Amino acid sequence: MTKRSAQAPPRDATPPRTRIQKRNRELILEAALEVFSQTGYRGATLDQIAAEAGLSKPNLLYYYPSKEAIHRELLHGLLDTWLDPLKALDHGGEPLDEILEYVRRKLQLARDFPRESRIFANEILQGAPTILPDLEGDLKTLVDRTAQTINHWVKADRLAPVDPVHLIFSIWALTQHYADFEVQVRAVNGGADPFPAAEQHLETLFRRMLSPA
Amino acid sequence: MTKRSAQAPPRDATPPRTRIQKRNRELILEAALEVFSQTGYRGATLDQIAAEAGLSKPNLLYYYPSKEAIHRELLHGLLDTWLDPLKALDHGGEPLDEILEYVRRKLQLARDFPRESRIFANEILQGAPTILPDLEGDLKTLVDRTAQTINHWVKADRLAPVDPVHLIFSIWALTQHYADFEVQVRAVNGGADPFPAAEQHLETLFRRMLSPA
DNA sequence: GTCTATATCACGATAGAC
DNA sequence: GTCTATCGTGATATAGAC
Repeated sequence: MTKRSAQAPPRDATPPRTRIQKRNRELILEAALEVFSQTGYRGATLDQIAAEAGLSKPNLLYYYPSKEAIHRELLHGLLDTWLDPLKALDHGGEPLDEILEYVRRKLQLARDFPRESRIFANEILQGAPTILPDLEGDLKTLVDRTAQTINHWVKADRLAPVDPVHLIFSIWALTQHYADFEVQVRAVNGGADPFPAAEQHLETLFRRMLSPA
Repeated sequence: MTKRSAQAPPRDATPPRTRIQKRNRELILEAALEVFSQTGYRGATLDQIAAEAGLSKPNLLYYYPSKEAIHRELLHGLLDTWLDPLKALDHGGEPLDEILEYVRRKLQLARDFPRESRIFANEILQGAPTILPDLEGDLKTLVDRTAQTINHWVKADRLAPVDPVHLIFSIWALTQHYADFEVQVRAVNGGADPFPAAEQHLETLFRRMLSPA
């Protein structure tokens, strides 16, 4: 494979029909999540995924037509979960509370689903060959909508002046850092669990940054 | 290759003797930087690196004994450059200015050397198989020292109370995000250059967060 | 020092029996 | 649906001529 983006027929697997199919597809996706998140798309092998899923390699390829198909379905399934917290932001709520709650949810995701976070990080790092259209589409739409809300809050003096899009970038960066760079965080932290202090730290940070004058 | 960490003799290349050797080694490292940063360690091939360096593949392997040796030397060479801004922090300076200057330098690195940032991100994401010792050693030492200074600043009321280590994490996360997740940033940003606004945004953020009461 | 040619092997994917 | 066996490709690394 020279370029993942320049390929002929990106055909997904057919939808599951029986319960066994459903179960095995789930087993495969769970195994793929584990393996892809550790070594990235290129580093992962079908052998590893098959072993992790408790299936033989050909059997795995009976359920999904190719390695790329597994990866694609995994990413798209994850995208929703990943964007949910932003969708849950209540545009009619109390501004600072809404944002702090969003930060809290994102940090929880980083703590509870680090593998998901790392798969995304890997995908973006390589230039998002699979989900770039989703980033330019759904994600951009969602961010633009949220940015409008934040701008309204600022204009109504309910939030300190801030660039709304870069505020969202900041929330992503600060929370996902604890999942994606966990090894570094723990190395510097002496191996201790960083999340309790991180939660406190981020709440302080955003409070000071965003409390209206 | 199943595990990069479980290998027998990690022997580096011999030091360069002639000017030609020096020049070719530099060519190779520059090419490796380009290729590794795009597709990660596993995704990169010696063919690509050789082509990028303008050398034949066997010739490339005359200068470095293996793909891993190239990667290792590249990472270690980068580590210094990457930590310099933190070392440059003046413990006797004006606290807020010093930190803002550090943020500015890190953001400049993200803008001017995104390939270096992405190679690090890739390495950490995969569990830092090559540079974990450096993280637990030099990096931790440097962070601990800086944290002490920040704590002194806080105790002298020259800086708002803050968890010093998580402050450093925050600076890393917020600046490197613009290099490592550039594709996502640009997708959401409509393709525009995010750096001018980012610089303004981060200065505001850290000013509000850290200005003493 | 640099090249052509090639050994060797791992990986993705397929064939075909059951 | 699941397995064993295997094909074809592409990648790292080496041999050996020049």
